[in-house]
Amino acid sequence: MTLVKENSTWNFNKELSMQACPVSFVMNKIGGHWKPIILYQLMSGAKRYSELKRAIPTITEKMLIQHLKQLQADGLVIRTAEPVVPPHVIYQFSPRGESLKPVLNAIAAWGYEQWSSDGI
Amino acid sequence: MTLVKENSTWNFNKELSMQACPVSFVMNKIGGHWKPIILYQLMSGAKRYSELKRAIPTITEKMLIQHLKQLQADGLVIRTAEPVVPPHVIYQFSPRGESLKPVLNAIAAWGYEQWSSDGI
DNA sequence: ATAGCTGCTTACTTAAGGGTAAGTACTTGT
DNA sequence: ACAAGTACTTACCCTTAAGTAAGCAGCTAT
Repeated sequence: MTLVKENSTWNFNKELSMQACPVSFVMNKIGGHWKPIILYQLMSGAKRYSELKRAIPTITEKMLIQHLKQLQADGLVIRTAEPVVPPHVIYQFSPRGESLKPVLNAIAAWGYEQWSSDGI
Repeated sequence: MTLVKENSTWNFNKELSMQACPVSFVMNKIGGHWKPIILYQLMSGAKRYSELKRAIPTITEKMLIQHLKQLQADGLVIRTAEPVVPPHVIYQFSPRGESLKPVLNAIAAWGYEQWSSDGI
């Protein structure tokens, strides 16, 4: 995983923000370019790695696996691997991830509204 | 403002995502490192530039003004300047920004919940 | 007259995130 | 023997976001 300089100003600010602003805290878990897209896909149910890849054609394998791992580390998704060949791995929301669904739906609903009311 | 290469892969993907995923669309408006923090401050009412600066001690003026401008451009905040010396400029939610409040509250609520249930 | 307040702007540097492309392990189908 | 499928991993580079530091305009209080 990308290594991060422990004492960079940026890291310091990030920590501070996460402690001071609950919205920042959440953005750190579900924000960024790819996480919303992955989470959105998982909202319709468990998916295997290759399904996600196909569902999000523009994502690279590196990004997909990197963010899945992060979501796992944050306790939002669960990875289940069946020891068969070829491998069969599924990703799905954990209970904590499930509790995010209403939030994601609220976000998406606002997005749809704005989107239709002013074009892209 | 920062100029952006029109045809970069990243830009292309970003456009695609915003069209395909409503959550991404919203993240592009309110995500990133500083926007959530600024929006959170504005939720408690109109603030002048210097108040925001003091309320968010670790933000640089460059970041503050840059994101305020972006939020303005996205129609989420309104800037009002009184032509006095020293200048007096206030920033507040537009009606569209107001409509975001429930969403931000939902996000914050989830954040608080998670935060208390597993430490930072 | 000089420092201070306010709300910015600019030029430059660094750090983080993302993209490209290749490789790995292990088995089934041909 | 070799291609194909699955789920990754790795090394390297480029783009974008953020940080640093300085300056400006215009008035006011010392």
